[in-house]
Amino acid sequence: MSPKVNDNYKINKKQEILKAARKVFIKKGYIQATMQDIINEAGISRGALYSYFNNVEHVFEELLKLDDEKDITFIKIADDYTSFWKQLVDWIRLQKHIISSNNEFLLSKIEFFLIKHRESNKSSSSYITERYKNLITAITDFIDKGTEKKQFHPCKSSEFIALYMISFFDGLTIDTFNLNLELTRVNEQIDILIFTLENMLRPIK
Amino acid sequence: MSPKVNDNYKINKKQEILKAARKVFIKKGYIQATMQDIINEAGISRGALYSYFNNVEHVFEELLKLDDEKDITFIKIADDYTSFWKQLVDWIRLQKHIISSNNEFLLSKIEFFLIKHRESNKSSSSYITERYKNLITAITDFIDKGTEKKQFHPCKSSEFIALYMISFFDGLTIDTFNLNLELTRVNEQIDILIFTLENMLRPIK
DNA sequence: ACACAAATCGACATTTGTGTCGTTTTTAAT
DNA sequence: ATTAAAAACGACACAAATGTCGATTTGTGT
Repeated sequence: MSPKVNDNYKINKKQEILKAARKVFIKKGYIQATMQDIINEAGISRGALYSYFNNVEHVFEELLKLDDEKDITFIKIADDYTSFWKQLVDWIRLQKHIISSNNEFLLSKIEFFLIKHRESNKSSSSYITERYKNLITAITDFIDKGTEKKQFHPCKSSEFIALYMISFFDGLTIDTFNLNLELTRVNEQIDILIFTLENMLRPIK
Repeated sequence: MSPKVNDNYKINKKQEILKAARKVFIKKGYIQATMQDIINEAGISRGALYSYFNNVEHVFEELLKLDDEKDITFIKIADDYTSFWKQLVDWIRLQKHIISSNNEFLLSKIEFFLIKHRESNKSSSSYITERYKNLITAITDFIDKGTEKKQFHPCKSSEFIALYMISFFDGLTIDTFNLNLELTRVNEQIDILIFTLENMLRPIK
């Protein structure tokens, strides 16, 4: 007559399920993935899964949260660097790596945003919008700080440069996927992005 | 005892159905759209619809073909212009208009490509890939011709500049949709694209 | 006006996935 | 060992959409 399992049991189980779910999303994408798939992949019963998550959307959002935490971690590391330009280039190369390696989950995210946005009938600031805004703010702040420290001399507004970067990355992600671009093409396009950023930010060398 | 309707009857009817289908895709997106939706929107019966199209995918592909014909129009206009730079800028501004206007249909295309690509298990040159290649070729050829006529002095390969442009547009399309960007933001980002292209192509003035 | 094939209709059987819920198993405290 | 709640199980009823097919309507040549 007492709680049955120890405290972390459910937490661990949840992580296991999420791990399996991620595999499913990578394999089938967000739209095609079903609860049944997750049940099979995780090797649990229908009832068990539903006691942790209400539906596919719920599962996916939990995975999103995990990834968001990683992003926040990156931003914290940011303060350590001395050269802003070098740091920016490093970050871009990191994105390149994400795009050209395990990018199939990124695609699921795009699917998810597409669907969710249409559902939330043009309504105001949704979860998705908030996520975007956070990223925009992070990049904008970074550029502003670099400018303040006289390391950048931008000829365009920092916010628009941030938006421009994000657009480019989103597009590159989709096109890389659709075209099955070899790594070299991604590399070259990233080089072009860096070239254009150098023209806009005019960093000290 | 002879064919019942005149020759254009079926052609017209097909157009009507496609018109209704387009509305459905704009409203619900490719993934959420069903044959039932098209039946309702077109005000016809299940049997009638199926006598023209086998499934949603089929309907969508027919719509794509219509749009492709419009794209070809752009390429033909090309020869008339004298200033290559001006022509390029004009074309870009046209894309801006497409992105920021009520063209939710573009989003359906992105959904469609996402799904289709995953289905065609990394297989070789699909219809989608062909479409992309055509666009890349068109832009690349244009830049090369401009370079040949000494109107451009590019510092990056024309092919990569083309890929870069396409990535940017695809990303801007998605982000504009997801963020409900006001027109001004799109304008500013397009300006940045033009700025960066000027740096890369170095056109005569 | 008749005949007949083409065009349209819509009921139906199927498929696929959902979320629920009564049953069974597991676990830890007594 | 016993017990009782927590956790896992999986059968089931339901929903939504699909593609088919026999029945019905429509329109044109004779």
